[in-house]
Amino acid sequence: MSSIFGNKIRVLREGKQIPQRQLAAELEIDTATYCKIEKGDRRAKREQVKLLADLLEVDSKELIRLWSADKVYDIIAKEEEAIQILDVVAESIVQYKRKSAKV
Amino acid sequence: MSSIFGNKIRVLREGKQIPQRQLAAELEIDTATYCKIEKGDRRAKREQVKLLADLLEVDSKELIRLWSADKVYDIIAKEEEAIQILDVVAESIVQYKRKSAKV
DNA sequence: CTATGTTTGCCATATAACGTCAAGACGAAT
DNA sequence: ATTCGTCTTGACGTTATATGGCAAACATAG
Repeated sequence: MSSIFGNKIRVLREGKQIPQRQLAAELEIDTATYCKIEKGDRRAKREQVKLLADLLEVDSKELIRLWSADKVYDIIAKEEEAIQILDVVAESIVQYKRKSAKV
Repeated sequence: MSSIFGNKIRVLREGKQIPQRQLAAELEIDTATYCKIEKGDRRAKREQVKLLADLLEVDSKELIRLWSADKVYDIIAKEEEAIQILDVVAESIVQYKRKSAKV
């Protein structure tokens, strides 16, 4: 039960020598909850991800990327054709963007 | 509110000239629910997808792929960096497979 | 042993997804 | 215009899942 996002913020936090307690306080959540987020058995809210990016001084886009990736991973990891699924998604996103571009 | 999966099964069903009512009966759900699945505002259960593949005589893997893709799409479509997220996921899946392969 | 930091299990609650019913809409046939 | 079969929609209660906090356990350093 680990997550890309959780591992990332843990590394960042440890690099900065900040205790979980402190970040938890900033996010206004219990340290237990924060701990679970790092361990990957709770998911941070989108807003909290942004906040964490600020606190840990990293690009929020990067964290959002990892955070989203975890969610996607949970869905497809159990499927045989995980990679092919990503292809389908990529294709439909491209198509969507084409439409938007035409406007 | 449309979905890749829903559109697909609708096309297949119409191709076979089967009424929703009939498929709904096979899936043991209300026609309203079935209708929503086709329209993409309810999600079929994994088991139902397999059943539908049988009934519509298509490869279940294909339907599972589309069905999963919808779920993934919902998560990342709203994100700016949708495609990059897929890259992160793909990477972590590859890594996972490497580990499995070593065993 | 104590203090600080981290982790876990459990529970109450909030949030989201589900399925059905009832009513409405649409089209074709009469 | 009415009827029939099919499809669609909204509202509602139900069920499933996710979330947050508490309290206690665990770990490590001093």
